[in-house]
Amino acid sequence: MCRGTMNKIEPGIGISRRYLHDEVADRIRDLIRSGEMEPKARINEGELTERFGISRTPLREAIKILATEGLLELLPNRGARVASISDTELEEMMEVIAGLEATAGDLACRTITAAEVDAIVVDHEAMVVAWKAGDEAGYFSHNRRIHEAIMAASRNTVLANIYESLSGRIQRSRYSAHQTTDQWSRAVAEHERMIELLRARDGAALAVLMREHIRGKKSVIAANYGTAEVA
Amino acid sequence: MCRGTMNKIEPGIGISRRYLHDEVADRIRDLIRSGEMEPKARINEGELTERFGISRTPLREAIKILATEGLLELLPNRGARVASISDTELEEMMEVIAGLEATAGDLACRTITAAEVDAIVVDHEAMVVAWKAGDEAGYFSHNRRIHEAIMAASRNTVLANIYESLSGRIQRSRYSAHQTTDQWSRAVAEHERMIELLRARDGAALAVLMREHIRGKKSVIAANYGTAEVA
DNA sequence: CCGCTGAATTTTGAATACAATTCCGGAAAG
DNA sequence: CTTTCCGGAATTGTATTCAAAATTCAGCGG
Repeated sequence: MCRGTMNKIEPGIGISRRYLHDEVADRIRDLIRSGEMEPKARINEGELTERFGISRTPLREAIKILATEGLLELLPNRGARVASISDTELEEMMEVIAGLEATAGDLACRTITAAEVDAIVVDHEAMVVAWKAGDEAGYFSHNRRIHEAIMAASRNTVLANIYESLSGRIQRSRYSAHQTTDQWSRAVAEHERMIELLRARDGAALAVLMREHIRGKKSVIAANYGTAEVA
Repeated sequence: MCRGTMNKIEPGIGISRRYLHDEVADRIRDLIRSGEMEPKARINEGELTERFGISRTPLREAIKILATEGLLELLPNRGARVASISDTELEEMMEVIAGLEATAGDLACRTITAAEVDAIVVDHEAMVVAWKAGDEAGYFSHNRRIHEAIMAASRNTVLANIYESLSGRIQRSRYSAHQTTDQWSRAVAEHERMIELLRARDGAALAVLMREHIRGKKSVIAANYGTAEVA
């Protein structure tokens, strides 16, 4: 059998995987994000244990973890399947994400540095350029970086973790990613106002703006979350 | 109320067949909340399996779930222990909770009914009475009900679940629960303003107020969460 | 007295074994 | 032809076993 337990601490190579179930959970996350396992797909333990070359114990632990994260759902005596997100649940998640980003904006105003604001400005301008060039991937990439920069500037790891977990639950290919010129010009204007408010350190106003900003481009952001994982 | 990972029962089937690991997770949650297992306390698998009369497999699955929720932390090759919350992490959690409540307030303005607002008014008045009578438990109970009512009025289960999970991570007996008269009168005034804004359906303003309201009584709320579990 | 060493014991991580439920296919009845 | 009911196979839930790491503690030397 493939009993060769290999996961010793390998010097120089990334993070030493302490638990088999963590590694398995990561791999299943990738399978879901890459689309190889689609929503509603049943998890077959035998298939995955053979694929990963492990026993059922760590696999089942990984399943429990992913179910707690909301990526899988458990069916009593019938195993688990990839969680599917209903339209209403997606709406709810987007509202929560909007709230988390609003909170991040509010907090970021407390301690963000001028250099960080400048970096956001750079990304914003690059985003505009990408849009004008029709470079959709570049547009989303820079847009994403802006929002991540604000999240990072909040200096709140609890917030960032919840945000990342929620973002990760949004599957890819759920919404098409195109936005109208109206949506785009509004988004750009809002970004510019965000930068102003960051400079002015007006957390309360920024929070309100962020919430509205996310609401204004729900579908676009949903698509962005879905595809950004690959990059 | 012990809420575990809620596995939905298929419609039509009357008997809810629970998972052993869910039951175990609930019991460990209770042990932590009741204070029987204090932060930093190590989890001894042999001890708990004997106590619960089960094998190590479901126990270990429960441990993974609780670790994912943030209630336990895993120590490689050394098992798990009850997670302890540092001061900075508690600060971070309270900011996130403030943001979640702000979001709830914003959303509640969309669909809250007059009857729900009236119920909040009733609780608010009872809360004032309890305070004047020196009934601290009653005060916290009604205060809590008000915030839960707003959360429920948000009609957002994703939001409510995250809120509940975060609240649940705040241990008891971490802060003393007394607040000064100044804090109290301010809280009452804020509650009254909250009711006004709910009636006016002014979500944006309510969000700002909620965030400030929670910030203004961080320690009190932390204590409230900690003790409310018993009731 | 102290700390160090190393073997015995305990405890954890992972694999395997066993038990119970569900799934699936075919035969029989309507 | 459809439905229902059985029985075996497959899959899941739980217990047990095996292996590796950590902990304990007696013996040793400084």
